[in-house]
Amino acid sequence: MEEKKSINSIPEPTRAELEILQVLWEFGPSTVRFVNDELNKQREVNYTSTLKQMQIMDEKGILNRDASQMKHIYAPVQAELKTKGQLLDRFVDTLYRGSATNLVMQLLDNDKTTKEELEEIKRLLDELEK
Amino acid sequence: MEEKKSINSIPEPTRAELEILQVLWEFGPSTVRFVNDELNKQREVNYTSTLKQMQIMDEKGILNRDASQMKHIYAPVQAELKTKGQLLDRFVDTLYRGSATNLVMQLLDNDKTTKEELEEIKRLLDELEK
DNA sequence: TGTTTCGTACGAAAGTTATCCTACCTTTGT
DNA sequence: ACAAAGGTAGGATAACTTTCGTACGAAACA
Repeated sequence: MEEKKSINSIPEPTRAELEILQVLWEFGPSTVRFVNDELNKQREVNYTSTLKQMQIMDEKGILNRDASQMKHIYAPVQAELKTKGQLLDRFVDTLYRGSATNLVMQLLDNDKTTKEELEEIKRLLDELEK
Repeated sequence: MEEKKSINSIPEPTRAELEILQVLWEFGPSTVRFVNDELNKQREVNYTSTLKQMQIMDEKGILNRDASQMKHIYAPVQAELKTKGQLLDRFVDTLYRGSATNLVMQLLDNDKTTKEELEEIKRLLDELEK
């Protein structure tokens, strides 16, 4: 018997794990080689480092591995939106006492948020009203 | 000579460090005893654990220590808004490709965001228009 | 004055994260 | 058939995080 996944929910991905997930979400199920090549467009990582990471993520239940071929194919267990939603929840909880409003207020103060983005956000909210 | 703070910016607080910062932001400069008592309202932590954490945070330059009295008084080096702003920036960058709009869209989808909050957010944006 | 209480300092230890070396197997091409 | 290329497996290791035991000094008080 394999003891791998806690039925309910999988652990929060670490920083390095998130990098790998981003690649898989963007390009779909992939080999270690492919993921590693993508990562190396951003920073230097050894192939076996990426391999090890993805093996661990498989053990944790963050990834699924299809080992039927020689080149194993890895895929995220959870959809992008679900995982990011969980991370966002935790972020809002710990930093903004669970108040999305507080977070948005901070965004408005934020230098990096452009006027165009604010307009876009407002438009989104108007859409939602209907 | 003490080598303590990198001139430019202090390191990102870890999870446990953030808990301590929250207490200091809420109640102002405090003793280890006080912070530890607050933490123990949420979870059990040994006094010396909290002490050690805060000493480390002082070394990292996250906290300032006033050791003029016997009971040292610790205070955050950075204001709450600045630190949280930095964390928010990083969050938006890594999860939403730097787009605040994308983050808000996710918030809208989020079960935990109430209708009342959405209204409040919209009102905020209207205010800002002027 | 001595003992109990409350504080800091120091360092050990366990757990987690991240990286990469080495070994070995499978496929491919000569 | 065999060498080269490319794959996985399985530690080893270093850095960081987190927690706490022990030692010891200062203060309060019986």
